[in-house]
Amino acid sequence: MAVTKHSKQRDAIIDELCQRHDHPTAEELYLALKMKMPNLSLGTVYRNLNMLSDDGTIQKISVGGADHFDGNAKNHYHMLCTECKRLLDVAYPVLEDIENKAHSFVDGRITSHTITFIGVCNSCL
Amino acid sequence: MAVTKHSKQRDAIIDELCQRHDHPTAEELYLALKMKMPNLSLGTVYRNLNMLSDDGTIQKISVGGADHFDGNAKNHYHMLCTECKRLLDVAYPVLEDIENKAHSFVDGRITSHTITFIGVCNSCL
DNA sequence: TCAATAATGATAATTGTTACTGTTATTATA
DNA sequence: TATAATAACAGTAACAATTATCATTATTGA
Repeated sequence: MAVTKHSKQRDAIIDELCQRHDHPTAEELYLALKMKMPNLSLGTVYRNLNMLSDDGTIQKISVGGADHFDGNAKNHYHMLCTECKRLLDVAYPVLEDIENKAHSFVDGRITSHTITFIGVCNSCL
Repeated sequence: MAVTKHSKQRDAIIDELCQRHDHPTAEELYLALKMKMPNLSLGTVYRNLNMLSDDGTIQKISVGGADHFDGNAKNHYHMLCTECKRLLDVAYPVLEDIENKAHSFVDGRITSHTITFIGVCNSCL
C-alpha cells in the first residue's frame, strides 16, 4: 500500500533517519524514537520503513544480519565494519557507466547496482 | 570452530555447491542433498556452510531475504533478479584497484568489496 | 583397538520481520 | 465545524531464517 495520509509517527521516523548519518536498523530506530514517543510500536517502524523504501523516499540495505535503512535515497556506496557491524557511507564517486558496461556480461536487464566495501572502521581499529 | 575432521556430509555439501552454478540458499542445498542422504539435518548444512565460509573455502552472500552460498571463493560479482530472487554470476572483470582508490573515502581499512547488480533475469523477462 | 573429540541429527530457542485485529487519527466533503 | 471513510496505529501473534543445545555417532591419532 502506498503512502497517502500523514502521521506523526511517519514524520518522526523520516526525521530521525535523515538527522542521523549512521544507517540504523529498524530496531535501532525504534529504540531511539521510543524515548520521544513511548507508545510507538515496532511494527509501525517496520511498516513505514518498507513503505518509504518502496516509494524510493529512503533506501533499504540488506547486507549482513538485519536490514539497515538510509535516509539518503541517492545511490552511493557503503562500508560494512566486520567488528561493530555498522554501515558507513563511502563518498567514492558513483560509477555511472558500470551498469551499461556490465550489460554484455548479464543475462537480463540491469536496473541498479550496489557496491559494499568490507573492512574495519577507524573506531574499531 | 575450525574444520578439522572429515565427514561425508561436509564433502557432499561442498560437492553439491561446486557442481551447481546457481547460488543456493542453505535450505535449497539441504533439499537437494536430502534425496541422496535422507537423514541429513538442516542444522548440519547451516553449520558446515558457516564453517566453510569462515574458512574462505566458499562464499556467503547476503543480499535479500535468505543468505546464498557460492562454491566459487574467488571474488566475482552477482546480479539479483527481483522477480525470481535468484542470484546469477556476472563475469564483469573484477575492479582490482577499487579498494585502493576507495581508501581515501573511508574511515578505516578495507579488506574486500562486493558489487551486486539488481535487475530482471532473462527467464523472467 | 581404543580413547578423545569433532561432527551429527533432532529439536528447542532466538532473531528479524510480517500479518492480523480492533482502535485511533487524518482527510475530504458536506 | 461536524461527519463519514479509511489510512495508519498499537499490540500481539505468526512466520521464516538461523543458531544453540545435547545426547549419540563417526573419525582420527596413538
